[in-house]
Amino acid sequence: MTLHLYNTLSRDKEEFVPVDPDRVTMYVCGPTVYSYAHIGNARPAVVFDVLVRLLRHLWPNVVYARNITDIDDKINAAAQEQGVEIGVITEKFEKIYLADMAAIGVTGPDIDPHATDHIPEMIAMMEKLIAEGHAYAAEGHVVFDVPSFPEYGGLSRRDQDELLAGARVDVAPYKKNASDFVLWKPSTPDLPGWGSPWGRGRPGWHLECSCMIEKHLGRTIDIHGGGIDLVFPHHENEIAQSTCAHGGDTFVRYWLHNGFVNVDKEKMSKSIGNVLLVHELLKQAPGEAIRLALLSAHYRQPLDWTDDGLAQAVKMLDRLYGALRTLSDVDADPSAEPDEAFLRALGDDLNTPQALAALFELARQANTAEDPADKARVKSALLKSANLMGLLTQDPEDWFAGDDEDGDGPDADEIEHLIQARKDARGAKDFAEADRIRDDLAAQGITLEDGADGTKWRRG
RNA sequence: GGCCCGGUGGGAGAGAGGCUAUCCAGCGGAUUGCAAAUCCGUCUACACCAGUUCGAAUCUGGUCCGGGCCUCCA
Repeated sequence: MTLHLYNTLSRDKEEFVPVDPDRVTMYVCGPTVYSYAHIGNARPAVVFDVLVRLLRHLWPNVVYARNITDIDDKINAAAQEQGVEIGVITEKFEKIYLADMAAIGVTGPDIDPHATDHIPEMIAMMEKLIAEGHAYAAEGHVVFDVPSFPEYGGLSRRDQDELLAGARVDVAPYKKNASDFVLWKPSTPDLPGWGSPWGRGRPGWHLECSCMIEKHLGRTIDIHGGGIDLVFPHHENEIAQSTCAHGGDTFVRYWLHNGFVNVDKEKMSKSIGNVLLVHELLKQAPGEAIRLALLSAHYRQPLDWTDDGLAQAVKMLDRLYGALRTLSDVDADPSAEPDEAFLRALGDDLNTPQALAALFELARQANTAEDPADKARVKSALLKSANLMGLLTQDPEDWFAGDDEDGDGPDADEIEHLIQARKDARGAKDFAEADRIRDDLAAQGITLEDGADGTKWRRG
C-alpha cells in the first residue's frame, strides 16, 4: 500500500516517501509541562500515535521524538506562585502527562528530549546564526533577523511585507524588524537562567525544537507534526532557524497539523472555564473511549467534544468488543495482516473514520460467521487492524466487566453465582424467579445476555 | 483587513461527477419463555442561487452562515 499525507507546506495530499527508508524520522511538538493535559493536548498525542504505529507497520525502523518543554514563562509563573523550583513543577506534570497519555493508549516516543538538556546546543545554533548574519544580539537578547530569510512565511503563506508592516504588538526596542523573534532572553536573578555569551538568560520557545531535531533526528526529517495553531509562528520560526543554520538544507519534508478540539462548539479557554482535563475525563469514561472519540473525526477537521460524543464512543466499543466476544471460541493468528480496506483508509491521510467503518464491517462479519476458519480469519483481521489504531487492546471480558467505581456493585463471582441460580430457575421453568434475578442485577447495572453457549454479562 | 478552513440525514461523521459509507437513535421483522445481544429490512441528507455536464451533494462562479490563524495556545 502507499501512504498519502496532507502536507501543510503544499496544502495538498502527497505520497509519503521517506528520505531514508531504513530510518524514517518523525518529530511532534509535545507539551509544556506546567499543568494537567487537556483534551486538546491529547488530540495530537493520539493522532500521531496512530501515525507512528502505521509507519512502523510500513517501515522497519521509525524514530519518533516528542519533546517536553520544561522551561517557559508559564512554568516560571507557576513555580514562583508556588514558591518552588521549576523542576518541581515540570517533573510533576511530565509524569502526569505521561500517565494520562498512557491511559488513552498513547505509547511513549522513542526519544523525549527536554529543552533544558539542550542549552549548549541552543547556544551553538545561535552563535552560528549570528555568524551567518541571520541573528543578532541586542540588550541581552538574541533575535532572529527575519528579513535575512526570504522564504519566511512559506509554511503559513504569510507575506513578509505585511508581517513587517502589520505587527499588532508593540515592537520591542531591541528588535531591528517588527517580525523578528527572540531566540534567547535575559533572566533576572529571580528567574531560571543559564550562562551564555550574551549573559545569563533563558531560551525562547522556538529554538529548542530546531536543536533537538538536529541532535536526535538529523538535519532533514521526514515528518513534523503538531496542532494547527503552531503553524504560525512556531513552525515558521523553526523552519527559519534550522534552514539558516544548515546552509539552506530542507528541514522538514512533510508538515502535518491536527485540527482543534472545541467543547460544545466553543474554543476551550480558561476564561470560559470549559477546559476539559484528560485526568477528569478518565473518571467519566474508559481511556479507550476517549481515544476513540478523538479518532472518530478526521484529524484535520475540528472536533467538537461533547458528553454525547464520548458516550457514543463507549457504544462503538461495546459493539466492537461484542463482536470480539462472539469469537472467543477461536484463536487469532498473531502473524495475520490488518484488513485491506482498513489499511487503505489509514493510508489515505490517516482517514480514521473510514478505518473505523472497516472495523465495523469486520464486526458484522464476526457476528455472522459460522465456520471456525472464517471466524479465526475475521478475528485475526479485526484484532490486527484495531490494534494498529491502538484499539481493542484489552480482553473483551475485561471491557464488559467494566469498572465498579464505587465498589458497591456485585463482583464477578457473585454475578456468576446468580447467573447459575437463574439458569436453574429457567431449567425449572420458573421464569418469575429467573426474571427477578435478572431484574435485580439490572438494578445494579448488570446486563445479562443469553447465548447459545451460556449467559454473558456486562456492566453498564 | 490579510491568509486558511468548513456548512452532509434526528445526532456524530466519511466520501465524492452516476453505485447502501459507518456508528448512535427511530421504525418494521427474525431470533428469544420474556429480555439483552445479534441479524435482515427501513424513514428523515448533502446551506442557497446560477453555470458546466447526458447526469452535481461531489466541478466552476456568486450569496449567506460558521470556524481558525495573524507572534500565549495542541
